Amino acid sequence: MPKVVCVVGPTATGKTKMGVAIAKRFHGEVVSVDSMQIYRGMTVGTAAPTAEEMEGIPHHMIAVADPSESWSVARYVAEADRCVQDILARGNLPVLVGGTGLWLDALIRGTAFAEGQQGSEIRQALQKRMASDGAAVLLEELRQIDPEAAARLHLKDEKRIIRALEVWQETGETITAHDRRTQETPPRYDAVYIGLDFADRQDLRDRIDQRVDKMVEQGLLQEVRDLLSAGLPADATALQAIGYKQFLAVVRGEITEAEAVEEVKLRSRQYAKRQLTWLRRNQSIHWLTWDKEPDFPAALQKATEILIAEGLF
RNA sequence: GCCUCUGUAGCUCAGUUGGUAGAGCAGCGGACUGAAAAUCCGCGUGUCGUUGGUUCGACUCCGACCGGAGGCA
Repeated sequence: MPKVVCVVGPTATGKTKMGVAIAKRFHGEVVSVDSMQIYRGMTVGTAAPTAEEMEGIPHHMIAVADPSESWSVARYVAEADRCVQDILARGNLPVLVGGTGLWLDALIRGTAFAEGQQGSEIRQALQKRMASDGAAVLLEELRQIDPEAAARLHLKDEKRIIRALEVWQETGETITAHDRRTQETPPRYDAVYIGLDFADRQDLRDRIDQRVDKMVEQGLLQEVRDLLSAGLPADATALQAIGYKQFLAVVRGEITEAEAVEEVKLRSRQYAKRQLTWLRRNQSIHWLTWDKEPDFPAALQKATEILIAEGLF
């Protein structure tokens, strides 16, 4: 099983920098695992690496999608896996860097997702029924075909109720059976995880605040304006990104810029918390924790030792 | 200086005729298999400004004091 390195952690902990440093040291190429950095024209608000920050290391899966098309995990895994395969074929080390937990896990495991498309007839029909008949009816319907899924889904979790019914209608297999089957297939890659985090949650929060202020200075508002003037529909997935969503409201005159900044900081730290929840269940992450001020050289030294101990060179 | 209003969770506030308190937001924890920076679930964290008094019992009633807002001088 090919070895890959994964640099994970909540937002604003220095994953980008660490990824580049590891790639330099181990002859690697970076594959971004970020559900928003895939879209073009969203550099500032997603803190996507600039050319200088890349330091000559090839980066993949950044700015590869048009913001008006909405990508999904499945689409990402398909495209990103091709990148990983190419890197391996070149004899280089894939360094997967990013904060989108589901996408990373799916890429490592090679998850085969069941059929289903955003905007498909089946999904749209289900969404309509959700609106007209209500979640209780659909959940009961799901109970008839897949009692296990119905039992674990909450009545309010409409998105997943729809998806479960969709998988059944698309494939004739229940989502429970599908998930079980895919879980049994062995992972595609042997991943070595380096995790970055602050020892004190407050320090992470401060770092996030600083970063948001910086994004605003660097022109987040203008970036949103550019996206809109390029004809991006306001309901695009890309505009669900933290920062973009709030500054869209500023452009529309619904909130002030100061309000937007506070909201972006709030959403960002809540996002960071969810990222940590996701990562916590992965017991094989080698965590490097920052004190108030990150000591990057020391962390890189440690990361290097860990990776060598894991058999990389 | 006088008058009125006000002080309850980190914040904004609710609290019925006295029986030691609860919402929203924040925060914390969790879930997550084609929207995942999305979506969803769970948890109240409190010398009820302080201090006397009335009462079996006070966040609730009375006094004084302290802080805040407004009004009259």
